[in-house]
Amino acid sequence: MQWVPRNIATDVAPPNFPRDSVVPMMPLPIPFEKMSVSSSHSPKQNHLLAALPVAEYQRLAPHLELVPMPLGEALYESGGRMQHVYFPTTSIVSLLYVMEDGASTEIAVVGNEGILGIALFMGGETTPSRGVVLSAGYGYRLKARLLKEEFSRAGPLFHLLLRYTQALITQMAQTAVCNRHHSVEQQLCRWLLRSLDRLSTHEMTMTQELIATMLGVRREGITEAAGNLQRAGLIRYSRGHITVLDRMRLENESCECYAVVKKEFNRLLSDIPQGDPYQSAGHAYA
Amino acid sequence: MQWVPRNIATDVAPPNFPRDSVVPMMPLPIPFEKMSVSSSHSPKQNHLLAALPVAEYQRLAPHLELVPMPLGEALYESGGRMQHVYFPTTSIVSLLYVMEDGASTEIAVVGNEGILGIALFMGGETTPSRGVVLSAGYGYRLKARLLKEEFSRAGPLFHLLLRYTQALITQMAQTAVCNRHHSVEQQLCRWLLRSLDRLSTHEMTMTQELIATMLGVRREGITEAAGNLQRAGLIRYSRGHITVLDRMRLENESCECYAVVKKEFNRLLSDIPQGDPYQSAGHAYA
DNA sequence: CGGAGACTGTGCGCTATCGCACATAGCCGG
DNA sequence: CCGGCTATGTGCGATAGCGCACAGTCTCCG
Repeated sequence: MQWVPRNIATDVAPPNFPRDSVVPMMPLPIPFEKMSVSSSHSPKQNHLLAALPVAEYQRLAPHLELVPMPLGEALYESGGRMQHVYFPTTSIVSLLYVMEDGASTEIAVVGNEGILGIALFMGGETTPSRGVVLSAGYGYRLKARLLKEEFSRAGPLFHLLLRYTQALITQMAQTAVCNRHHSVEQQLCRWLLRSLDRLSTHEMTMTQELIATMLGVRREGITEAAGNLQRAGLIRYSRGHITVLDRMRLENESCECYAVVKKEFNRLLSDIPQGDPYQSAGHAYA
Repeated sequence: MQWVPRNIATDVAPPNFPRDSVVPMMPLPIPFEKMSVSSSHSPKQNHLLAALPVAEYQRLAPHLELVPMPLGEALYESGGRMQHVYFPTTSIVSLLYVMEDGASTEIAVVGNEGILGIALFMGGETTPSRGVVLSAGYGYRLKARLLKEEFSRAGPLFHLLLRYTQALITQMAQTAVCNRHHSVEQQLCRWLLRSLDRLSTHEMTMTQELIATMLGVRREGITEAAGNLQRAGLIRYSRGHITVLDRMRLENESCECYAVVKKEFNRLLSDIPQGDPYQSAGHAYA
């Protein structure tokens, strides 16, 4: 059974991929209305926006539109033209490739450290992947035209976006490596850590089925791997809620891929003022 | 046994990766002196350079330096600072990621359709991968400073490079997908086709050992897959020489990944004058 | 508060790939 | 033309992950 996103974004141009008609819709596991809403929002919760100098930020700020991003929403479809770029703040978005036969693989993940819609400023306009909300939350969006304008000024945002893109490339490359060489359990660790880095809590709301889709493996494979981690006391989970208990050991169990990508993100985006887009590692929770 | 590049490029900054000391050197299967040398060279054999308008081309041309690229040469090391970017003309270069334990995976491939050294203009300066010559030939190099200058003019080269980068991203993403879901034989087909597209002949010089390293699988796995293809009459091979006999059937045996990437390259780089960076598909050789 | 559906657990045979060991065969240099 | 090395072929047990089937169990909605 494929896990497939809702497509409620009016933002999305009509997808011209036949595979879309093949896959069934899935109801939202968590209704949007029940999402926890933090009292205040600010574009600065996104690290790219926060890293902008005052002038640039103020130029963009009036046009940033706060949007809720419910679990499963497709921000864009494979080959679909985007009208906006998205800067997640409390949400996490997965770049998912879905094959002709319905099998899928996550290519990369974007949270509050990044931006969705690189293709707009890279010049291709579209990409052959889907952007699906993996963890419900909020983000800000900006009209494509405005982003391109700001990008073409070749100012701070320009440089920031290029560097971010390079970091994203590293993430994708490492995904390829990881898919080739590492066990499901190692990959699960990497995946959990990567998600954790983009959340403010140690708990996340995602079913094993969902994780399996993202990693492109069987659901049962996740059940087994997650079971091992739980028995070992690294995580606790129950019906779609995963709590990381011992981050340090999780990092030890993970393959090198996590650390490589993390290091590269830090290197490339270290000029981001409020610091590291990632929590410092090695902190264990009892 | 790992296949590992020679590192004769004076271009490469001292690598700081311990793994480098672990892996043994391999003698060049084909001595550089014996490489077939086509009578004339021109930077325009590289599609990116050829796509430049006259003004830009003439600005760069005096600084383009023809360099031989022998099999196994490392144009850059993981984390190493590059002094040049490379525009392959008759060579093919592999972006290879080598893990701590020595296992490796090819992330992407660059031939006469592209450029090596994206990190220079993306702003990161380095990347955690190696650039290794996969198929001996020639290319032109350009000093990093000059490329950056031209890039910062935000002219045609700028746009071309960004689009090319997006195409490269697609290639990497598809590599991740392919590594997850497709059989060694399918991947071999994809790999052969991709190499073929970057050569002017139907024959290539690469051992099964080499291919195995690139795909990140066992050498025996390639032996078996290649044996199947040979028995089926799709290819012929012997001691490091592979001839593609029936391209069309090879495309049929390949997974969708090849076509997806090819299509995306065409879409993104179709403004390249001398046409398609790829041969038209579906042509069978008896 | 009870049923439906979503989520998780488990078992079993199957296949692709791995890791290793060793046999053969083509090529090259002396 | 004869070693020696490189490239390729092959066999075999081990294993990770797949596909399928089905059994619990928790939650939420009516």
